[in-house]
Amino acid sequence: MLKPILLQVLFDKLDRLVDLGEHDKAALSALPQHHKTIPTGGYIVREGTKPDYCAILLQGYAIRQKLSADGKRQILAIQIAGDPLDAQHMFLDCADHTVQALGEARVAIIPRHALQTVVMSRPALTHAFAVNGQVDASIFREWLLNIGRRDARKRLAHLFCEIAVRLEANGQSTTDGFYLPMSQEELGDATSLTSVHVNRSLRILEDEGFIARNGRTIRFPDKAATMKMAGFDPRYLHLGRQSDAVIAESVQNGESSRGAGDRYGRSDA
Amino acid sequence: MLKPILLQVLFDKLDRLVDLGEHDKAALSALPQHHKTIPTGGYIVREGTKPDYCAILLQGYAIRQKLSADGKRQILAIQIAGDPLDAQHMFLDCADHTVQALGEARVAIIPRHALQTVVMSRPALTHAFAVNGQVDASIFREWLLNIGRRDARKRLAHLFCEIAVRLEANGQSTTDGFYLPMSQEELGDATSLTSVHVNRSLRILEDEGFIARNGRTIRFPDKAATMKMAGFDPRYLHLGRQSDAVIAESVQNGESSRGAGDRYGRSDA
DNA sequence: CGACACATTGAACAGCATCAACCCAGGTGG
DNA sequence: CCACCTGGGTTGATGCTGTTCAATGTGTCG
Repeated sequence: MLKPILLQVLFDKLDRLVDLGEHDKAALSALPQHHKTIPTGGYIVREGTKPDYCAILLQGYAIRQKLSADGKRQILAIQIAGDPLDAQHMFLDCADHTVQALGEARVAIIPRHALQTVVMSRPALTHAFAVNGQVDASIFREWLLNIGRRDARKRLAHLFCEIAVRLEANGQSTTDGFYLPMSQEELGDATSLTSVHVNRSLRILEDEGFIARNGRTIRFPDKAATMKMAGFDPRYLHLGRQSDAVIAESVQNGESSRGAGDRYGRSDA
Repeated sequence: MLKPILLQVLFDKLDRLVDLGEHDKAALSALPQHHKTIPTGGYIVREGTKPDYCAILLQGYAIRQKLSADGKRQILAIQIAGDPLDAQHMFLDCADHTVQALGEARVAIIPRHALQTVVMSRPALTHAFAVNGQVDASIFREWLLNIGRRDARKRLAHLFCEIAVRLEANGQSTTDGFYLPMSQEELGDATSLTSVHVNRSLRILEDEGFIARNGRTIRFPDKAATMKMAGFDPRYLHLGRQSDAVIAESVQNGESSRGAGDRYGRSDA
């Protein structure tokens, strides 16, 4: 299998985050790689192992997940085309969660050590992967808020908003809705709900006009309204380019605050 | 204020994760820094801002938190001495969550740009901060599982286990229990429960002999039993030293799996 | 002492889970 | 070509876990 420029979708994503030079892209493209199709449900990373390769999602979707001791599944994140699926293994010795294809997916497989060498030897790439990792962490944080503090209806709506916005940001345009190959049970595992309650909540969202469904394709009749209802604020996705060298401007001075009113700052609007 | 070797607690932590040389520590120590005491509840990072400094927690505790649109708070993480509190701002332009002192805390304040320059110019430091960031992300993932899939009793027990183990790992020994300056409402915000239910669940844990309380000091009469009950498996903390250059050994081959039985791998025991 | 923050307890309630049908579309095999 | 099977989606009835509201207890501090 030759090496097509099919990491393009990764470049698109990284380029959006930082200013990547042609040499950096060339260095990535020059890495040994092969592309592979993973069937629905196929494993890409298994918890407890240390893969010697890194996978980049080229097409389709993948999920991160963990199981509790009594076998209940929690989906931790949904990855879309362009997302590195196990960049974390450049830094961690053991996978702490599992990654599986959602629907049929296409991935690029790159030897971990080779990728690590290139990424760590090129400042722009080091930076790009660091930013990517921090954005992932920010998404985990928002999911904690979503699952911990929003009701079923808002949780689902928020999830849909996130995916729609991330797809758009990557230029995987979704003017007329987007296809999301998740069963209602999987939606439940992503939102900590049962499939039964997902079903009912989806119906309510639909009846209220916040979403429209056609099979597993989701559309927003009024996207702004849905975002508002779900408390979705895209800031946590850090979509813009993250400036590298920044001039300091704010000043730290000893704030101290407690008491009822302003105990903590505001979050999403 | 002179520059004491008081980043020692940070070195202890990073040293545990990667092999840090004396020059690396010296470079960090040489950074301009000042130390500061933050009162209970004082802000260290505010959501929506871009601080020009990075704070390292030297003593005490801090929490990360977000608020939902309707004002409900979710605590995202608990930070202990040695933890960088906003290393993420080396890579992100805008704070997506807030960090506050839990009890009185002591922090080292380092200009962000200076820290960034040193960290990015020294491979061992680059690696150390990358590992640290990935471990933080792993903890967020486990919290998603905790909040999403465990009942109140296990959630609280799991939280206590995590803090105990992390304190121990950093040599902040806790042979006889540990002090955790969180109100029951704060415990509720960390576990997505109400303070009332936290109160009742704590009593149950105590009656069952899984924990012992003395004010805000927690002890485990039988730590192994508590860990087992909570489904706590410390792997997600990635406590050991994360090897830098690793020889590849496992081989990726096209696994495909679906169907009822083995749809996904196991998580915590 | 009085104020205040927090812990504790009780009673009523609600959101979501559980259990159990039933339906529907698509694929398979006789 | 149809009978059957299977994996979802849908719906109803019922109940539990955790919430809400509210009152009372308790330790600390000015």
